Amino acid sequence: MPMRKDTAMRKVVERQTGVALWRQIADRIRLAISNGDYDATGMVPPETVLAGEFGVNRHTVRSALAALAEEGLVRAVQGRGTMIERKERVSYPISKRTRFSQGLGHQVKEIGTQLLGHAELPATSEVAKALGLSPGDPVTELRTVSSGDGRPLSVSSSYYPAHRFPRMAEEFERLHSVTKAFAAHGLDDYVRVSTEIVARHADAEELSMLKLSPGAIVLEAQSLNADLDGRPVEYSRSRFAADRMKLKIET
Amino acid sequence: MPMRKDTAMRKVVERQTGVALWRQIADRIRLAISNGDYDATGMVPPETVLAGEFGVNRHTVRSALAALAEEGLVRAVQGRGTMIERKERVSYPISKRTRFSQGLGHQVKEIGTQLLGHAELPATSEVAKALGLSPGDPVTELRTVSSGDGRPLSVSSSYYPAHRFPRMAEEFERLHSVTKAFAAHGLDDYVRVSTEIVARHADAEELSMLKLSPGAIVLEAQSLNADLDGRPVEYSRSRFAADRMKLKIET
DNA sequence: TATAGTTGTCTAGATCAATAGACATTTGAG
DNA sequence: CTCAAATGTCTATTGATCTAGACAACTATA
Repeated sequence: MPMRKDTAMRKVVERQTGVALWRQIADRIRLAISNGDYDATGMVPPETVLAGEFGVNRHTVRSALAALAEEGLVRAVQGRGTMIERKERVSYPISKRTRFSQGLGHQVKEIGTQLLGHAELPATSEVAKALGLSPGDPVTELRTVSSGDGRPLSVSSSYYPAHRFPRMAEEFERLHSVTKAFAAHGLDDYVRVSTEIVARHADAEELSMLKLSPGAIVLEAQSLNADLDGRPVEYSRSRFAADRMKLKIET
Repeated sequence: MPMRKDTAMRKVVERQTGVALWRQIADRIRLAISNGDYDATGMVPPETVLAGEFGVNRHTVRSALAALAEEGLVRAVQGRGTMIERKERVSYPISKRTRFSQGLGHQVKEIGTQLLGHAELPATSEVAKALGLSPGDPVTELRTVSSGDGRPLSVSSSYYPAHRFPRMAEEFERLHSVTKAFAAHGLDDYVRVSTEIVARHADAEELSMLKLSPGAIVLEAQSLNADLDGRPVEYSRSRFAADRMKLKIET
């Protein structure tokens, strides 16, 4: 029983949409890798096969694979084929007691959180609304980048009421932990109240901080933490490199 | 005090990345609209101004605006300018008791859930693992599209253990509600156990079902619901059009 | 050690994306 | 009514992307 291999198996890419074919194909192959479609061999199919599946020239497939090699996802070896170097997404848990480093601990060896900068500034209307302050009230902003195994995973801007937590920046710099910096101000426990998640294309700053290429996606989580009396203590906007992370919600 | 308007204000777009400039610009303007940056006038800045900000030719900006007009986001009027027609994202709540239509009720006037098809099939390893079955055990699959105010918001594939809920497809078709279809099988209550969220580029099927253009983003939520004894009753993969939705997590 | 199968490199041409400039058409304000 | 400001349309040109084909270089295996 012969099987139609041409049109029936063809993976569709669309033309004239502002996204180059090689980039569409790179996105599809990246997805296939992360889905485990090529786990049997640990290799991407040969360029000629991919070109046939997508209905494009082999050179177009080569451009796509070159982009994935640039990302460190695959490595081409002349004569052998193109091997998969990396496939997993790191899972980031979101629950009542989300603490960044805890949840990731067993998934990546090296976790680094780097403080990019801090400032004391008047709350914007967005931040004031979230923290239950009046616009213009002073808040401390911490800007951080977190990475796992050397790759940046997220950039965050976090805001704290400056009146209640006057030494937030110094304590964080000293202790390298938000939880410990809260403890230094006499706050021993806090819980996550709500999280809103949107996905969008990365802007220029995110592209550079997360080492992404244009067209890449970020998952933005806007989260609010409060003390056990329900008073907001932290509002943060974290942006995750979507191709490296998933968010796991635990209820 | 003069202010440098050229380089200081320039919004960066990157070239030769496989994403056409007009599409990068369309994405940035869409984001600015949803952020409310243009709320003061209700209009997008003039084409010549945008061209200056992005450092591109006016025709390139026109291509971007044409794409946004195609999406129904803006409408250009000769002689006046380009008006914003629509800006909001619909918020989709995720909590212990997420029910699709309830949470959206006050945000969109018309909610429609359309059954695309159903089938009884052997569980794949992914579905079996989630539902606590053995691979190959029979499951009922329901494939649906949901829309709000005429625009598609999500496509879902949901899986139910066929032994326990033998008439799932018929009951859903009759009652137009998963909750009621469960009730018809004697299950009165169920809760969400976990949700995993990833963001990625839409594949060809999603582009067509959600009426998106290539390069668009979907938020995929893989969720598991269980009865009050903790036995899994539903596993579903919902894919949301990311530019129309946000997910709100309530703990 | 051949040989099939794979990636690497080069050339040439066709199609799409972006720039540049000129001018028409419509709207709203003075 | 006139004019400035905005979008609409057209032509021409350049640079990026995609196709096509040929062949080189390398790897594993029979």
